[in-house]
Amino acid sequence: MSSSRTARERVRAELTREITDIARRHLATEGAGGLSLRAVAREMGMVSSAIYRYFPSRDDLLTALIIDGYNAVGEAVENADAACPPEDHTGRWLAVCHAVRDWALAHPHEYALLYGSPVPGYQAPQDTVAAAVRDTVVYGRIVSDAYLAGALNPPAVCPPVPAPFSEDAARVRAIIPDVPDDVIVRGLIAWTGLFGWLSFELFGQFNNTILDTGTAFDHSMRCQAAFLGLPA
Amino acid sequence: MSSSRTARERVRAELTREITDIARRHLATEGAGGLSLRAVAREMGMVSSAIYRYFPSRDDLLTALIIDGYNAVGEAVENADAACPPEDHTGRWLAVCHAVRDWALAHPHEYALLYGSPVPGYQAPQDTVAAAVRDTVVYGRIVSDAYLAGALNPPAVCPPVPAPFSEDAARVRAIIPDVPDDVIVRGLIAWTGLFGWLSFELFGQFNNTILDTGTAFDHSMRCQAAFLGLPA
DNA sequence: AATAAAAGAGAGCACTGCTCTTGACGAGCC
DNA sequence: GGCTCGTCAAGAGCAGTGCTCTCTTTTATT
Repeated sequence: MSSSRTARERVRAELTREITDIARRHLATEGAGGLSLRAVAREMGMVSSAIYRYFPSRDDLLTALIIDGYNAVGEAVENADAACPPEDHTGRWLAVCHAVRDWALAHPHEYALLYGSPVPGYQAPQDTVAAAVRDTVVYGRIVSDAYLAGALNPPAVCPPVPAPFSEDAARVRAIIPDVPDDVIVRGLIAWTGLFGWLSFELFGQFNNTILDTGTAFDHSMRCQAAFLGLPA
Repeated sequence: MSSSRTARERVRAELTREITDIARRHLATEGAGGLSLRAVAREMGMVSSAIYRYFPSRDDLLTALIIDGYNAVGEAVENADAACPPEDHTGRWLAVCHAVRDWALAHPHEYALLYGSPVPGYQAPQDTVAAAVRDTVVYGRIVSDAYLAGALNPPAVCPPVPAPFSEDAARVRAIIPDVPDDVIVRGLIAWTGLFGWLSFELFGQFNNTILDTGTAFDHSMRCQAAFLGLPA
């Protein structure tokens, strides 16, 4: 019978989940550096060495948390996008911007784990980059949809795209298909601008200068939309 | 005679400097999390407890490194700005962008310490924020100079600045004086875009998609300049 | 029921930041 | 010149960490 084996595997999956849950809670209060396997084990009523049956190292636990985090923000972004009328490209862009900001404000330490400085000595395995692009394809699809619908009218202020960029642009088209190089550049700028803002806001770089961050963020993202060529 | 006392203080200053130098080297190789007081003491041929005569805690050492780092990037930016003709505002903007990028690429771990996730449990003292704005005033002066010279012709695509932003804008004017609210918004966007790009590049968020980062960065910053209204 | 696989328990290693106490050295005062 | 006092290095020690062993217990399969 394989049901007995399934029973064992079920309790294993259960415990694995419990470990990541506790770890995520510790992460939320202490930050990535303060995440301690022993503390997690203690809270589970386990001895520390037993944790290693489930996660061979601290980095593997972090990897699991990172993948979960990318999926969480990806799901939030997907939901926000899906809640908008598909042809309202500007609304979709603003919705996903606010979705990722809301998630980041609700999970600042997880945001730092995903988008902040890489934890020292930790090399992100390939599994994480697959999850990392989940939100990116949503941004890309919005831009792509708008372009294909003829709804993109960017201001003609940028200098011509330099020739050597075309190779990179071709790779980006795997995520934002069917758009010309100059649109890709604007997409990159909006993308880095979005996360640049969030990192500054969450990491305290505004230094009590921007207090009404909600207003400023919303307006900045509207400007980014205008720069992308999305209609007001 | 106070020269004897000065002698004592001189060797103290010397040792303090040696500690920060070694710590900075460790930081460059191991990252902020791997910075160990004991390792620094070992390399100095000192016993670990002696370090605490000079830095009462690990956080105080980090604070010293952070302040040094902000000053280093501030100085690099100042020099790059000063090397340009004052009326070439676009050239000055591009120069400071490349200066901060060059510094970041040369000191990635220090960059992470300054602009990445805050180290857990570490609260930046007020001394650091004073040093942190050193580069910011340079960006601000470039925008301000260009505006006052009438050289700023931003594309009219942004929606009107929302009224609640005016309070924050007034605070920002302490750094970028004499500019209207909409210019401040564009300055903020360019500023967050610059560091958003650098963080993505240094923290590996581009995931081997953008390989010729130098070309892409330069062009992005030219687009930011155009969005700011700086002449091509 | 016997056997093989999986999981928990415990001790231990090398490391960390940090504190406390002890002993030595040197500068200032009488 | 001798004495005192503040500064400094050294050492031991505490509580904590990640991680690796070995040993025992539990569970599932044959």
